[in-house]
Amino acid sequence: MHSLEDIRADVLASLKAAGLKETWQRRAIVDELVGDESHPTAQELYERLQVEHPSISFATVYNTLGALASVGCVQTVSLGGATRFDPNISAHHHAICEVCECVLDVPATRRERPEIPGFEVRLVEKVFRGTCAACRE
Amino acid sequence: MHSLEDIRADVLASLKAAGLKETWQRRAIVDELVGDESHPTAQELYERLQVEHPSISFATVYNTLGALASVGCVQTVSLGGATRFDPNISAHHHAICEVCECVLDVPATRRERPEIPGFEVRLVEKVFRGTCAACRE
DNA sequence: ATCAGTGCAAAACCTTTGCAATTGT
DNA sequence: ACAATTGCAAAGGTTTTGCACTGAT
Repeated sequence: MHSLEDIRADVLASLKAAGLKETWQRRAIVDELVGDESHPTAQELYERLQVEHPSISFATVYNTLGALASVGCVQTVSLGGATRFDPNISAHHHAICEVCECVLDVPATRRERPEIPGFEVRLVEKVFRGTCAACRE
Repeated sequence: MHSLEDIRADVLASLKAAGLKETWQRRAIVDELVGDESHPTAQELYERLQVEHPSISFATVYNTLGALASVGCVQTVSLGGATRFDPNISAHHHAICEVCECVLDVPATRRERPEIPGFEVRLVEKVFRGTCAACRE
């Protein structure tokens, strides 16, 4: 059982463990992202942060998200258009609605290790394209 | 058994069937893409075409690829970075090497219809991220 | 004190569009 | 002739970088 506070603390600890400094900007970014299921882009996150922290620059948001991703605290999601960031790092996949572009998490079920001769698979991503419940009326 | 000429003819016929005109630019683009397994971006295709057809504009390449995709003659592949185009329209997935960024086709095996409550799945895409044979040395 | 991080601004890259001239039908 | 397509050029969006200054350690 991990509360959001636990996750937040874990993320900040991971940053520290990687030799990255803890700044109030990074705390704010982590706070904004942890527990967020909307799969925001860097731009969206930046705009949301502007409300409470108008002095944070886009570059800081962008770079911090990259740092979080490289440390493994967030997943990046490339579905066309801008990269989205996902604080859910459990094994899961994504469904994207072709109407409203919303992104849903899809729990991973069976584990797959398909045979691709010579290719060493590190990660399998699945993208389900279709129409979300709301857009089906 | 489809030869490249057959495929080329099919693609041009599909364009015509969709009410799109057959121009020498489109023929050249189709010729360049059919049978290509390298998953080029619009820019890459444009540069390749420059050699034989220096007067083709990037916009024409870009728009034609979009037209081919909307007619269903090519698949678009979003793996981060620029959109790639794949003339292979059979059901298959992709493996991308995290070292050299090459993209390989992976045949689809079983059919999956995971349950996502309320979500109507049209298409499942899988991306295998890892290291290709050449990059493993 | 040191050195990574920040903010700013600009560059680079990718995608898309408007429009006048051209071309397929 | 008509309408779609082209080439150009520019705009819009996304990602990345350089650099002087700030701030965490």
